[in-house]
This record gives sequence, C-alpha cells and structure tokens, in this order.
Amino acid sequence: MISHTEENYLKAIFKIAEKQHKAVSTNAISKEMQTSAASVTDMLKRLSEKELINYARYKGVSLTEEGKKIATSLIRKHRLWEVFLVEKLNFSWDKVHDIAEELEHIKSEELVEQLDAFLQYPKFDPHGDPIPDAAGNFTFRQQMPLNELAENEEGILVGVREHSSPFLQYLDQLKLSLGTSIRLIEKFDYDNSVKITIAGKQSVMISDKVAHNLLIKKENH
Amino acid sequence: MISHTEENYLKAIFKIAEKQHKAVSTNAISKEMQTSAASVTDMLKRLSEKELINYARYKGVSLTEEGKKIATSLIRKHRLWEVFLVEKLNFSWDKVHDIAEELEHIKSEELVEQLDAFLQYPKFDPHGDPIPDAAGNFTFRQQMPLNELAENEEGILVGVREHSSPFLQYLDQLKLSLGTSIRLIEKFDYDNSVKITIAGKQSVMISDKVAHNLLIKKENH
DNA sequence: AAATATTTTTAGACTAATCTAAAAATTTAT
DNA sequence: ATAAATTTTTAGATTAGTCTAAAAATATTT
Repeated sequence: MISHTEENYLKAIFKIAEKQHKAVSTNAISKEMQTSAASVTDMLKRLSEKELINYARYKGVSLTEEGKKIATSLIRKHRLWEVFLVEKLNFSWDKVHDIAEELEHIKSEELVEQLDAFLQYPKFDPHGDPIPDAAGNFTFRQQMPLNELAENEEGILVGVREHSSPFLQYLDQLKLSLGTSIRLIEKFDYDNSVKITIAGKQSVMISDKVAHNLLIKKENH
Repeated sequence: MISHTEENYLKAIFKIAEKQHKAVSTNAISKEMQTSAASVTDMLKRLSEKELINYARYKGVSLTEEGKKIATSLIRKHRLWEVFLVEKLNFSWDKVHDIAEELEHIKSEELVEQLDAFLQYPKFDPHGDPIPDAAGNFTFRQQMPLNELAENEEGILVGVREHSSPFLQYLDQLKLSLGTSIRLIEKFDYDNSVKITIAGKQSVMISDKVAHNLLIKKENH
C-alpha cells in the first residue's frame, strides 16, 4: 500500500524530472515539497525500498517504471477532476488546484474511468495541460511561449505555464481565456515587454514574465 | 485542524448515538471503528481536548455542538457523493460506499455546495438515507420496516437498513429497487418470514432478516 | 455485600512522517 | 589540488495513530 505522502513525493519527482534530463536532487524535491532535505532523504529510502525510485546516496533519484505509472495516474486524476470542477461545478480556473490536489488521492480505478467517460474523454485540463490516457500517454501539441512569436504573428492561447490565482485572475481581467486568439504587435527590446491584440480587439501591453507564461498555438500549423 | 482519523471517530460516535439515548461507550466505538479499545481511549482524550466531545473517564462520550456539526457535514458529503456516483457516473448502489468514504474527507465548503446544486439538491441518497442540508437538518419520512406491515397492506420501498454488497445484490436479483411497490401477502409465525408481491407481479418469500432491512412508506400516508 | 465478570484506562512500544543540528560527501573556486 | 561552499545524509527528537498486556474502575451475579 502506498501512502498519500509517498504519492506526493512521486508526483514531485515526476514534475521536476519533466523539466530536466539529469537525476532529481534532494534539494529540488525539498523545495518542491516545502519540507526539509532531511525529510526527503528519509522518504527516498522508503520509496527506494518499495522500488518506486532508483536511488543512490548523494546521486539523486529517478522514477522506476512503477513509480512513473503512479505519478502519471495522479496527474491524470488531478487534471480530470479539474475539468469536472470547472465544467460541471462551475469553478473558475484559479480555484481548482487545491481541491484537485486532494481529489487526486482517491483510490478507485473505476472512479477515474467513469469520470473520464462522464467528461467525454477530455484531452486537456482547464489550464491547457494534457491529460494522460489510462495507459499513461500524453497528447502533445505544437505550441510556444507568446514571447517567441515574431512581430505581427498570430496564434491561439492554448495553455498557461503558471497556475497561481493572481496570474489567472489577471488573465481574466484581460479577457484572456483558452481559445482566445492573440496577435503580437510589437516587441520592446528594453524590457522584453510586448504589445498584443486580444481577439482582434483591445490592444494591451504585457510584461516579459506574462508573455513567457502564455502558450500559443500558431494558426494553421 | 482536524484529521481524517478524528473525523472518522466523530462520525462513528454520531452513528452509534443515533441508535440509542445514552452516552456512547468506548467498546461500541472500538467495534464500529475496528480498532482496539486502547486506541479509542487515546483518541477520546484528543477529541475531548479539542472540545469536540464530552468525555469523562469510564463514563462514555457524547458529541459537543461542534462535534455534531462536523459529523453531520461528513454524512452530508458522503451521501451527496453517493448520489453523484450513482446518478452521474453510473455506479450501482452496492459499489459506492467505500469510494464515498474517501470522498467525504475532501475539505471545501464550496465544493459541497456546488455539488449539491449540480445534483439538484437531492433529499435522499441511493439507499434512501436522508441527506442533511447545509444547516445540518435531516428530512424525516413516515416509514417502517417491511415486517411491521399487516397482511395485505401495501407500500413503496423507500430505503434499506443494510448497505452491504451481498444484501443489495440480492435485492437487485429480486428486481427490488427504491420506488418499487411491495404488498405483504402473508406472515409466517414459525420463522417470521413473509410472502410479498413486488410491483404487483412476482410473489416471493423473504426472510425475517431481509424484511427487517427494507423500509416501507405506506401509500397515501 | 462479596465475588466475579466486564469495561475502560494506563503503560510501554511501534511506525510514518516530520523536524533541527551536526557530520559526511560532493562540487566549485581559487 | 587544496580550500571553501554547497548538498546530502545521519543522529536524535517529536507527534499522530496504532498495538498488546496489565491495572483499575464499574457492573453483574450470587
């Protein structure tokens, strides 16, 4: 039997491994999990004992196939529940993370599969992140951060790279939601801010940081 | 902050208190929770410390207002999730208990209220048990166990007093579901078994034990 | 009202998950 | 290639929740 906490460590390791090629360090995990490095070491020993990670002292860790399977399943559940909360219970996209964080630990294969069917097999969650299928496969999509668009290029907002409430509420204010089309008008080299038009209407300035966190799919590509 | 386990103890105490007038004993709780009496005593001290129960050594316990509120909220969440599982995810009524047992611990007021609205404010769960409203009030209903019906009296099955899979599957076999009308044809004093007709069609014999666990609402009453 | 039986509590120990502080290993800089 | 800095692990405690076995309190029986 695998505990709630062990599951959270596996998910953290998966998340960190996604963004790099090398072994995942103790410190990276302690930062992600907001715990002490000593606690992480303790947990790594336990996860290694259960053969969910490959671990050698001082060398960092990687997930085993079994560990990867569990982490992927958690991500699948988390994202399906987020879709449920937004589509069926009318939650806004900036309020669903914490609740899904609890729901993802509910243990029932049948529940996940029925929920997936009920939601009509969504491929992406409310933030545009891909939902792995029952076999653990993610759907990939041609996309890039808004700041990488050239001047006068246009695309559709398909995802966000930050999930914090303040960021998402800021996007709501700009009337920026997934599916909205955005054209990059001008880039300012001084601070890398960009001028864009939203849905062919309002033109606004957004910072480098915001542009970096908006994922765009170019039209007919 | 109240833990998962503490919540389960409160619910167990509430459940036992429902069926009797006196203080709830340590042994009754240990039986309900499937733990040792020593563990129960430990937990009672903690719950008493948090003012969720009234506790005096060797005297049994009762819930405080705050404890009652938490227990009722858990029951509300449990039963709403059961409705969701049956009505939206097509689970059968004998499979929902364990999953709801986990879901009831998800902490979010907003989630419960949105779920309630999504389900259109159901008053009863799939086993016919009343769902308390947000204020903690249960809907009462004129009902009695089937074995208390007189010969030739008729009524509608509105609830079951046992939730085990074998019992519910047995009812499925008899084509007995909530809302079905039942007429008591004959009582056999020898073993208290009864002969009934289901929905005016098949007539079958059922044991005292089964009859005891079927809750009937008499027609126009 | 004693004796007996039952229930409840205490004592002491265990595991999972956490912490701080100190030690050990590794990496980086001079 | 040594010294300094950083990272990781170990050592030793703590808390929640659990256990068994023994002691204490209460209830029941004769």
